Amino acid sequence: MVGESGRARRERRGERRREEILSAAARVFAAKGYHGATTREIAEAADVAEGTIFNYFPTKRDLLVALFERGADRMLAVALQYDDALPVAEALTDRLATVLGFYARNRVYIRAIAAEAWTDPQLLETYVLPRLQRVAGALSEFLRARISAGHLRPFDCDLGARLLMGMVAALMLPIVRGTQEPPGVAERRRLAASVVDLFLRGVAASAGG
Amino acid sequence: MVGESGRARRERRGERRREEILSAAARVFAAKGYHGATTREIAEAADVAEGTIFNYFPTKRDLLVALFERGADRMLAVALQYDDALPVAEALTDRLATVLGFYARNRVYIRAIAAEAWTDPQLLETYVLPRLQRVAGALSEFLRARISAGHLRPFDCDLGARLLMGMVAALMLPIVRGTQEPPGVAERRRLAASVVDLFLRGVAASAGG
Amino acid sequence: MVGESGRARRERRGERRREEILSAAARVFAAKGYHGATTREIAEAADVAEGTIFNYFPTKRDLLVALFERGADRMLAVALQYDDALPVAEALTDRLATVLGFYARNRVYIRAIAAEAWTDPQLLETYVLPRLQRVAGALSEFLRARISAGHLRPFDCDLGARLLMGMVAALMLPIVRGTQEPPGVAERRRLAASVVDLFLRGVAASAGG
Amino acid sequence: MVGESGRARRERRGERRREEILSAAARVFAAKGYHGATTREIAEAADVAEGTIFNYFPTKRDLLVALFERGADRMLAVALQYDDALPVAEALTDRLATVLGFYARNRVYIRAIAAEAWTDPQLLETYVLPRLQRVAGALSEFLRARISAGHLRPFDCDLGARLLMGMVAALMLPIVRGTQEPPGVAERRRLAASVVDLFLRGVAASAGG
DNA sequence: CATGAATGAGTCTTCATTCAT
DNA sequence: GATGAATGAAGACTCATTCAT
Repeated sequence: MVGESGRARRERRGERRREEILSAAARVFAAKGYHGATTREIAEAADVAEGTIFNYFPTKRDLLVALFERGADRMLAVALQYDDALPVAEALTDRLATVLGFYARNRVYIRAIAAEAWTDPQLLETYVLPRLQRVAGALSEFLRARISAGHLRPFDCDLGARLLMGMVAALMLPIVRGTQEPPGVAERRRLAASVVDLFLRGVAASAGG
Repeated sequence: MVGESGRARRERRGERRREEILSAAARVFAAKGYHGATTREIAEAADVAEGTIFNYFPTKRDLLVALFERGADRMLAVALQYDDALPVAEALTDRLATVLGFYARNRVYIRAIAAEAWTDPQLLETYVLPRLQRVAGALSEFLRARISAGHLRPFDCDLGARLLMGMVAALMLPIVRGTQEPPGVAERRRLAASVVDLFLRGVAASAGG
Repeated sequence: MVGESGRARRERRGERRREEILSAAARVFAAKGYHGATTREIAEAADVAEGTIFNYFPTKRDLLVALFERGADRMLAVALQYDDALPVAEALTDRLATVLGFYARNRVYIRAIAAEAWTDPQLLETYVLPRLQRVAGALSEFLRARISAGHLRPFDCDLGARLLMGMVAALMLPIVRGTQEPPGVAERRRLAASVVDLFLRGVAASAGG
Repeated sequence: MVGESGRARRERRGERRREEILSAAARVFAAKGYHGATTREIAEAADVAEGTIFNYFPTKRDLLVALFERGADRMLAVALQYDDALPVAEALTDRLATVLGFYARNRVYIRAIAAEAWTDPQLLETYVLPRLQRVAGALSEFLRARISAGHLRPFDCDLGARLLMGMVAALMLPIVRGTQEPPGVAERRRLAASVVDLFLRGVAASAGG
């Protein structure tokens, strides 16, 4: 029964080490930006020697890439599924509240990678744009289905999806940026509901605008 | 009696040179990010010697700061004035179309500074946040006034302003980022109108959700 | 059980490396002056990479400061103790010969730092003046005691101390500067004796002027 | 009678300009050292444009050389002539007091060039050493003559001359360095007399030491 | 001759990456 | 695998010097 011991245990320890380093990198990147962060600082934050980082990630940039990889698909899992059984308002509110929760929990990661995604076309095209398009596509699809079902009036669904995503982003910006405390679950639901309400009813006075 | 002899001419040339360098910096920052850009590249882009840059800007960072300063107040001029004489829809559409135009024309500058505004708290707090707050405040004020006038139903105007700004940002993001061509004036007006329409009427079917 | 495993050995090597760099710096400073010396030259003289210097000294100036620190207290140890049991002439000769020896052995260091001490008020005030004052004070004290004991006629001891130090400096200047070979131990003793003889007896003919 | 006007006046004006620049350079070198001084600072201190300096001195270093040249021979004029008609004590005191006066008046120049003379072998060998040797030689000669005349007991005159010069240097160091106020004429005479007194009589108690 | 903007070689310093232990 | 000292390429910035005006 020496069984898993040797190799497996070592592998798990290695995996844990890798995670520690990556999460240390996220914290340091979030605080100082990718360029402002030094591998020495990351090593200190991860409580390992500087050289150890390079046993797990060939270059500093690979830390960034790994953060993108890790984050990208987590987001998809959260942002794609709409519940077709629920009324529009609730289905949307549900999804938005969940997305807000994702942002809130991962705000450090997101802060860490956002500036680089902006600057680095390679990262943008490989990791960010495809995901955003899938998220937008799913949302657009949902809206289209609800129009067909008569739950929504006809409108440009692609544009609508983009605008909804913009609204969510606007809400999360200060939280991700760190200038505002992350909202609790109830607050998130309330925010999501407000957005959905506005999106559905508009703000015009009863009889038009 | 040569007219504006020496001094004045030289000063104007200096001013022009300063502008050339600054605009070269904007282009290089936009392309490679602040950290990715070297002073040598900027000098090449401006077609001057590396040292010349430092005759006009004490440090590389001052190039960035100058870009922020130049951009910040231009934006305010554009985003603050709402026409109280027009109907809500038109007043908003007007403003939004103008803002979209500003983004489109200044997309290179904005691309250049955005990543650093995200990363650098000093720049964020000095240049970006105050302006965003004033823009949001003016919009919020406008909405509040229109509620009082009975043109809009009562709702949380601060939130509404934020969401509107988020929608505009969502529209401009790909253009500023350079992944999409800037829209012409007609297209901008159409986009603005769509946003305003959605904002005012909502997307719900008939008169409910 | 390899004894003083890893850590200790590495620390000692680091200490040695530090010394190598510092002594290389002293040689280059002595040859070209602080400003004339480049970190590249120092690195070459120490046979390390340029960056290695900065693992041991945060800035080039810290090399200079370290040289001052190292030299300053060594000098005090040598210049302060007078033997009260000996006759004046011998006590003084002893001390002077020892000081000459110190200068001769440390001439490279002294040459390295002298110009900067002259130029840099911070270094002068922190390292040089306090030590010179202590040396002068001790010498002055010694003279005063010997006057009380009747071994010397009454005179201004502070002035006398200063003049004695000037004489010693005058002797060592060409040696420190490198335009003259350093004297051996016998020669140093002879020089010291000559200075003391002149200082005690004067040069006037017979018993007057 | 347009006489001297043209060329001569211009030449005199040029000469004056040259002097202004040189004296500005001396002040700035004295304050910051040769390397610490920039041509821009010198230009400001001389109230001319930076380029103007180079109309008078081909390189920055030539400013330094000019300072050496100007100073060197002035010193010789002062330090060489001994009055053979006076008693030893008075002849020496006279000379020393005059030299002290020279140091005091020219302390800024001397401070400016001292560090560089120390560092730069070329300057040292061309300007400083030859002059020092001539000064020492003259002093030595004077002493030798007075020994022959029976005014002084026989001793090593070269050594004696060097020691005397060391004593004078020791007195002037703090004044040249700027840490002590320059002495007035009376004080200088008193100091010179003290030095000479000590040099002639020594400090031993009446009957030996 | 005076001016001062332009020049670019030369410096110190940083930091990702390597590798001997 | 872990360590951290060594490496050296690369970058921001300085400043003596030039030269068009």
